[in-house]
Amino acid sequence: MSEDQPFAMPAALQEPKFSSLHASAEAMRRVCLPAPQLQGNIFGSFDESLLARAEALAAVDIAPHPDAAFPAMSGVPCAAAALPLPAALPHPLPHPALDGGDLLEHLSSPLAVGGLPEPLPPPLPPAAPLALPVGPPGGPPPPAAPEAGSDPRELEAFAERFKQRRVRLGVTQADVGAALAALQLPGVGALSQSTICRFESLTLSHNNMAALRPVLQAWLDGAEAAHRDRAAGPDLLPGAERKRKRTSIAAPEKRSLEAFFALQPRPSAEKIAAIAEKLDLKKNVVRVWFCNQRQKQKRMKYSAVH
DNA sequence: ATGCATGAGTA
DNA sequence: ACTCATGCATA
Repeated sequence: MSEDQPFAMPAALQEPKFSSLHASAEAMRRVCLPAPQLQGNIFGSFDESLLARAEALAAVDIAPHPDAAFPAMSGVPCAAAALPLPAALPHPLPHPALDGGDLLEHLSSPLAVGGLPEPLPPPLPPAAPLALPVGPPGGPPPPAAPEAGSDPRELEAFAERFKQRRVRLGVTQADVGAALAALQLPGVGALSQSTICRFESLTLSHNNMAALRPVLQAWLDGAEAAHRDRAAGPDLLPGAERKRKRTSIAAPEKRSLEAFFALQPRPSAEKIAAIAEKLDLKKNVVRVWFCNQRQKQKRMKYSAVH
């Protein structure tokens, strides 16, 4: 009820400079996206098959295996889970009717039998999900981006330097976020600890990193100057407003979702609804989960070759 | 440090 | 309804 945000538009990122960047990125993605999905279900039992398989997968996972001596990636909560190897087909399928049914059987079989010690069979290279600058024969494609704000290398280096110096100043991530508002840069309000943390750990999109860099650079500059001058310190008062609740998805359900995601990163609304019912989750929860998964795949870290 | 969520902008 | 930037709540 009392959810008022002092910064409705906290974006220096929304300025024309970045807007064009966003536009370019989205345009490219659109071009690269061949088709949302294929609707080649011949019998109509596609959904049920998929759902059943994923459920089976999840069930197997929680079922006690007498021979299960390899917990494998059970100790990896999400780092590995965030990289489910999307285009990992066991073998090439010459059929244009690539349906989830088939894919699923191929994929879920090895997994579902899952007691098998190796959930990660082939040394799959980190293939780009979607983004090939190469154009069709006969038509030279336009240059991807005229000016990248800064290349990944530079951003990565800065992020590390930033963290190092921030710590040296004895300032927390939350402090930095709050201090940003004091800078009074045009369109730049405060940021949360989360965002500062993600910047430092490169768990943001490239564009996001590039947009935040000058802002954080500015803060660092001022902070170090202030440190030299021993100027008066700012003030931070811990708020006392906490309410929102976070729904947590249970492990089995999460495994099912991950299984679905590996097959269909962008399920239709109907499919989402079906999944939600099968897993006994709210449709919106499922939808948001898929959105967040997609975002994770687009982060700088791990998303590309180093 | 990260999971689930919101909201603006866009298609 | 999606993407993208961002945040509250929490492990």
